[in-house]
Amino acid sequence: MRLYRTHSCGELRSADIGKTVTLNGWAASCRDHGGVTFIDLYDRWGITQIVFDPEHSGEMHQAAHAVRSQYVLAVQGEVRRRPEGMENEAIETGEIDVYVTDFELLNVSATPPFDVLHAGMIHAETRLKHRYLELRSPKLQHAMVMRSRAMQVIRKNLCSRDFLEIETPILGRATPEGARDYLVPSRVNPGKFYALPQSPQLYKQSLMVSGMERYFQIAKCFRDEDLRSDRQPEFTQVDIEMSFTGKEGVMEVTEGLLADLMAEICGAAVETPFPRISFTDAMLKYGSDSPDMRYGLEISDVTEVFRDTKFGVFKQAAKAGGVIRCINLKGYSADLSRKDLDDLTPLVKPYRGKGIAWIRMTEQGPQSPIIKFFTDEESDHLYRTMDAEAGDVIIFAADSEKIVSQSLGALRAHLARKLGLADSGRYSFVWVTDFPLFEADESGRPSPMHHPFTAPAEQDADILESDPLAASSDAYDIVLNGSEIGGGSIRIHSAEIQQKVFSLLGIDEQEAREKFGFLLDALQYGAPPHGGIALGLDRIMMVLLGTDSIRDVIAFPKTQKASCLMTGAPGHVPQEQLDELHIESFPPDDIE
RNA sequence: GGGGGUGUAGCGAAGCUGGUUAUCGCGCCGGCCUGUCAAGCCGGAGAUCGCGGGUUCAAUCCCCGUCACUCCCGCCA
Repeated sequence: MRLYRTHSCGELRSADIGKTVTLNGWAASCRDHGGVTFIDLYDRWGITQIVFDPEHSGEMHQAAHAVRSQYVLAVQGEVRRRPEGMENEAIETGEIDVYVTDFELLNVSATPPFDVLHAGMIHAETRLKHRYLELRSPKLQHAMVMRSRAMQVIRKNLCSRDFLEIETPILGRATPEGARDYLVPSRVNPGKFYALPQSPQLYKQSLMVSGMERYFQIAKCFRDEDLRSDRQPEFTQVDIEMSFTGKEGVMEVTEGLLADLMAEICGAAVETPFPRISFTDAMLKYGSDSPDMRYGLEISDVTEVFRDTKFGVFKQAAKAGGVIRCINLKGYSADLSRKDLDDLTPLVKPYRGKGIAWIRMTEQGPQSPIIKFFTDEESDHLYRTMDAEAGDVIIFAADSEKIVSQSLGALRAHLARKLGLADSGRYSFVWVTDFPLFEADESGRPSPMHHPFTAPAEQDADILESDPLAASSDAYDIVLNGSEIGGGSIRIHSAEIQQKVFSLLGIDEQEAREKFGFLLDALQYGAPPHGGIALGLDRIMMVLLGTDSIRDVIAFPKTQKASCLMTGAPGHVPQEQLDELHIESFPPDDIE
């Protein structure tokens, strides 16, 4: 290589006219007019039109004929003002072009499998196989730039508050609770395995015992669970832990960090403190533990209105201990056709909802397939409760509380999308608080809602043993535009209480000793009160970049089957490698 | 583990109540062209219709299975 860049492809303006510059980059489109040839040269910073003129560029012009899309070029030339009327407003450098005087073909390119600059609508399979090319696209380059900036802001913000960035091991120990672990066999310890961390939880608590006081880490975490559009098997958490603080302290730090992030990354001013809602209220009013607060459409419980109704569906639900809830779409009657309403039914099926009912309020009175089953008193009571008037549509679900809640939560989100209620330029944070400490698993036994190190709320310390399922915790989730972007809690710092919680969870003393002995020990050596939070960096970036797929914010994401189409991971390994690790492998085909 | 969607040339799509040369656009290759800007004009190549099996005189199309990608439920302390 002879010609090294003096400028990027994104920075030349009319002020640079007359300068001799050198650009490096990739050829986008090549427009060969036989005489003059135009090539759009781009790099990470932008795109500049370079011109090969037979008179100006001499034999360089011949070489330009051979240039194809994605060839790698270095060009030297003169910055010239474009002829009158030939400016291109679509690009930032559109006032000028570079007249080539020297040229170096740095590399050729095979014909790309897709248009790199417009890689939007290509099947994921093709894009992921050639991820190195897709990453050349403006969309992903932008995502990587923003992600990098976000990480800088996070580091700067937390370091300025005296947090220490401390790395914790990737090779750890399998834990009995939580998600499935990714395991790593130990060569020098035959038959034993490390586990990749689901989060650095136990390390960061240990660091608090160590007196680090304020810790953070931008940590890779691993969970071997099925993927979703917002879930990858390996993902990144902004992991934070603080000593001598309570819920308020952690929330304050988090709010400061997120507000800073919003200001620096998208120039949005976010007000702090963030609003809060209890878990119970969130489930009741929004049918979700991660409510999108950018719009209303609150859910109302009308079970009591129909306690003695003759309408079969409602009657059954109420009788079976379920609930009847509804949403009033105030003034949206005209925006929802009969078909739109009918199309809502399939949306509740995944949650085992049997269907929905609706009432359309019109000037001529209510219209609905179910209204004939209501008494006048029920109708009146309902309309009063729901403040229903002409132009409204009320949508009902009746079933068990869980089904109704999930169904209406999903409908609420769907309708908001359909009616365009969620302002994409708004960043609406909300804390979800007052979680139960435990939830009952299938067999009715307590299982941690958050994780087994979460402290019970102070006022519930005494009911911990008598009525564990009624105890609430000092846990909190942070939600941004309906996306759960983080969660944390105040931790148990007493060995005695930690032991008690383990036993409530059915982890006997011996197992607790074996798996968490170090934690129980550490808690005995002057563990300070402490708590923290983990923020999902990938999800934050999704919201900031307005994308629906977590793959758009990760350089090398996995497919839904957790494989990497570019590298072929996971792959087979030679038998010798397995032998060395004392591993026998039984793929399904070999199982009798 | 379950349910939905997709798979046709390098890419994006059409075709299909089953009919013999599978269509279009982009890209690619060749030619022409001195101001285009995801240039234009002319010509050309390129497809085991994801894979396997079945039904049929005949399958891209119907049936069964399977693989890949994707969305959702379960799962994700």
